[in-house]
Amino acid sequence: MMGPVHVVLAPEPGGGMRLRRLDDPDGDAGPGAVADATAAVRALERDRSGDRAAVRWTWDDTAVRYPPLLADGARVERAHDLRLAHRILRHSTLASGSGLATAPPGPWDEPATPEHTPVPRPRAPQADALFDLRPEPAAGARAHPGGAPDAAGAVAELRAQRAAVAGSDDPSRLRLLLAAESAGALVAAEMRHAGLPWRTDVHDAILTEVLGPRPPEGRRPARLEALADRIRAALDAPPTLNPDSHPDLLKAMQYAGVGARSLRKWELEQVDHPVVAPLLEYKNLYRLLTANGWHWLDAWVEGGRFRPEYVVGGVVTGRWASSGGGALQLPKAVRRAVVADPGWRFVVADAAQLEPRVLAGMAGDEAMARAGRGGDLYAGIVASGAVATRELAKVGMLGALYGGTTGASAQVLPRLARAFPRSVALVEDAARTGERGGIVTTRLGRSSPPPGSEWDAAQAGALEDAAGADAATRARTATRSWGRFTRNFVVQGTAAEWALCWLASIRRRLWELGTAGPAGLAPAPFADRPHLVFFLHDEVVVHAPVAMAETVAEQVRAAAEEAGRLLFGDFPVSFPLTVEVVEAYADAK
DNA sequence: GCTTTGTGCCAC
DNA sequence: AAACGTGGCACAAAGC
Repeated sequence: MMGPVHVVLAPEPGGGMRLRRLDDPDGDAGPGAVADATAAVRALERDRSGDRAAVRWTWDDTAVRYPPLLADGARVERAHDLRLAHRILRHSTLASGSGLATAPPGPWDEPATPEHTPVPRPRAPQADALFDLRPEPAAGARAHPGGAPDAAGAVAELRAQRAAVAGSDDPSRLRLLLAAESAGALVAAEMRHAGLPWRTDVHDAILTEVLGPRPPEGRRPARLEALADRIRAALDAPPTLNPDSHPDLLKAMQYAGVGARSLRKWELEQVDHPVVAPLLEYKNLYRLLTANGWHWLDAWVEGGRFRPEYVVGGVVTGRWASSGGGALQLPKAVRRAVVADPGWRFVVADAAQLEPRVLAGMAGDEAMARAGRGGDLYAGIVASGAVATRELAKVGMLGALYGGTTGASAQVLPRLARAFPRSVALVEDAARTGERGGIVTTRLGRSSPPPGSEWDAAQAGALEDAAGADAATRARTATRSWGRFTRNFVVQGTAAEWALCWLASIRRRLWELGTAGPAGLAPAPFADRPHLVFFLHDEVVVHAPVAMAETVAEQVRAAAEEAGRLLFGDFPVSFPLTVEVVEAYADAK
């Protein structure tokens, strides 16, 4: 078997694409500059198809380069995403001494330019006073001129990345992280290409059932209008009262003597007044209408598929974000509309108690790993004798992961600390590091950002001679808040790494299962193959021909075991899944 | 008129 | 008015 060939694919300044083999930096793979990149990619993938990952592509940005290939029905086995890798290496404490990390900011530090972003750009993240994560422009840094890096630039960047990894404190972990991140980018593009099967007629029926028929533009659906009347009646308010206006509604509620100071659900639930029931229901239906109503259907579902844009690494911790359509917040109420194609099924799998298990693995916590062996980690904690009930075990663990300081979660923390000292110490250490303004790093090497300028200012303010009590309070609040962030970062970030490895393994295994006879409704190259259609932090949905569903379920389980081994080697922490084969997403769980 | 901010709820 | 992490999104109000 030949080793893999490494091929850089980059745009030519004058148009078209260039394929350059890395082992032959002065020459070009096959045709060199090509007008039809798909044909060239397809030919090379086919020539080497006997070998797993026989072709290793490198390009600037999977989200830009891959969709056109997929549109032509071409799939690549493996592709290194330079921009995603650069971002990780630039900040990782494992590679902090590298040339890549110490160089002044360059084009690879720029976010993807508008030309790089095929779908509507997400709104700029709002600057939070405390968590200002936007990179601070260094002196001398200037905007990326706009054009994508050419082949020479991509080769140079790849070499810098390889050097940074090779010279790092843990090359194998970083190598795995970059491979997983890059594979995730392929999965994201493929899921968008394939789309999540969506039955517009079922969705419309759900809306009609709970809201009434679709009203003319600008009018309330009948059920909402009726609830608005009941709200007005309960408040003795005039017909002009608009329940969508918070100030008006709050005023009317105050006048009627409702003892709520906000319109939050949890607060309304605590007051006893006839307006509460219709108001809560109004808010419920209003949310469905505005977030996933007919407008959403018109905007996001086409040809029986929902195609969201996933933003790989879009969250600081390494989780994915999404842009448009709210793919990561699909409410349970509309999941009935997610129906598999005729003759196909969904294999829905979700990792049970992923974050505490990941914590056990990171901490080398044998006791916690043992508690997780039976499938339900929280039940295992109860069985260990540490706490009395499953609910306490759950809130206690979540409190440890999030930094909860009140209520039941804080009360059971000492008991958890006694029973699982290694796990608790790991998150406490991460919190202390953050409180000092330090940086924490995940299992595979993704590092947290340093605190922003607002944080520094708060700390400095408390040290000034004239500093008052409120300056001290502000500094303390900022300190603790950043500690909660770094505490959670290590666990959430490592869980995201596990999930990336899981996804990558599922993707490869599904492809290796091959085809299943006649083509279905999915687009090429997935028409006759099981394929991923949805991912949500610790959950995946595979769309598969009926006859293959059980095999797919087995492979998804095997992939979870593989992910555990990749991150934690022989350490005996398990990652059990809930796996179901269903026709509609709503039927899972 | 437009953009930004505040509110509140959805997902994990 | 949350307490306790990460996000996206829609709307009304406020600001320019």
